Amino acid sequence: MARRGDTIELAVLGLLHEGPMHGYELRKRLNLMLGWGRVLSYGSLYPALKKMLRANLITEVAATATPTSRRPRIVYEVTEAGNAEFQRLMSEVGPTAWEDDNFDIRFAFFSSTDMEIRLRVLEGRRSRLQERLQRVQDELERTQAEVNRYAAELQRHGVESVEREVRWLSDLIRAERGDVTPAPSASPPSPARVVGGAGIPPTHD
Amino acid sequence: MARRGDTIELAVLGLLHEGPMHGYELRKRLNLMLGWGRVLSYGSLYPALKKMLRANLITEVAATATPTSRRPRIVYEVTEAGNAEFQRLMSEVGPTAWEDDNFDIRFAFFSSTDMEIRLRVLEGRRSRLQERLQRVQDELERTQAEVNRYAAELQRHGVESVEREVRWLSDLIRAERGDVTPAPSASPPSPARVVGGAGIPPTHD
DNA sequence: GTTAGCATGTAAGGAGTTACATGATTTT
DNA sequence: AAAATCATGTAACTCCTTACATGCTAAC
Repeated sequence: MARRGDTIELAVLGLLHEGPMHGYELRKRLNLMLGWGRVLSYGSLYPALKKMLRANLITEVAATATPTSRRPRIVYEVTEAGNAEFQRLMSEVGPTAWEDDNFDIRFAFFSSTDMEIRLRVLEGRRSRLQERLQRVQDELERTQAEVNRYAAELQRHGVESVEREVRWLSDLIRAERGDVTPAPSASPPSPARVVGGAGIPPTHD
Repeated sequence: MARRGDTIELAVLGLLHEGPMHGYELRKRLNLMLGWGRVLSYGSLYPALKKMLRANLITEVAATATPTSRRPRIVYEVTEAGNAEFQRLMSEVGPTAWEDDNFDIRFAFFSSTDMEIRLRVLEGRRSRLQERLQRVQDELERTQAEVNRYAAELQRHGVESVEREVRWLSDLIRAERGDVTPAPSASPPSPARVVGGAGIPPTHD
């Protein structure tokens, strides 16, 4: 089962899945990817890499020798076992998949999964958020008595944000469902809808 | 200095500031207040309360005896020292005040602080978010090469969310300056902005 | 030549979760 | 009578951050 701490592991496997990399770069990419919350420190990345080495999920490879410099940097690569583990973790649908942090990571690597899984994760995430919303709104109705202005404003803003998130997920789900058949002709962006990258055709990379 | 773990302490002091309460209820209110992220467990709340008791920030008081039931529940109350500490923590402007978690707590208890502090915290928070935005966008321009669709969509959504947050803060700051009660984005088209000669000199952003 | 950033690590410790343990009270 | 939920706690454990330690390389 995917415990909480497997987040780094999944992230590392996912990034290395796109090509070999050394620790320092790994950390930068990770922080860019999840940089909205806490920042990953070396103190957790390097030990995690060591652990993954021991578990045989990744291996060290010779650093690409740039003509001029041969600085000691350790480049990592996923093993076959590592790829299998990555697939396994990505295929896990269940609570752990749609918790805040885990969801982001999974989403970022969606290209490496089946649409079926994607849909299940997106829908799970949406349900989770809707539950929260419901719970908070129930609670507010019962307890609304003595909340101060600022606390109330914080609540309001929170609810609004989550509702936004739900809409985002709904758009993505619709996009996944609608793009089942690959359209050969580049579809001209028909609606003026803001969905941004709405399309997201299922690219198998 | 306010270390990370003072978050619970501040929250407890803030809630008790509004009236005595027992642990169980404290936890519920806290989770409702910050319930968007992690949920506070008894395993951290009760030890925190004990610690605060020892530090003399709170005291036990006799449970309000509901006619029918006299269930053993321990009601806490802030001491004078506790209130002093609360004021001290709330007045602390600085990085710790505008980190994600700390900001929310502080904001929720804004009613208990001066407008000057409020403005400083709001502006600090906004700067922080803008820095992040800048950093990410710089990074994206340099590294934009090989990001996959989903990772890109996640980025886009993240940026949009933070931009929203910045607008929210700007509205709040404007409201504080104009001495308007905070009801920013949700408010119907307000007739005219109150353009008072606000006492606070417009701190340049 | 010196500052800034690249690059890798370790040790100690903090903060909070999980799981365990217990029992009273209200609701169905 | 059972189930839910109120109510309080403790112990072990996990994950991660902070701070320390080291040295290379690019740019100014």
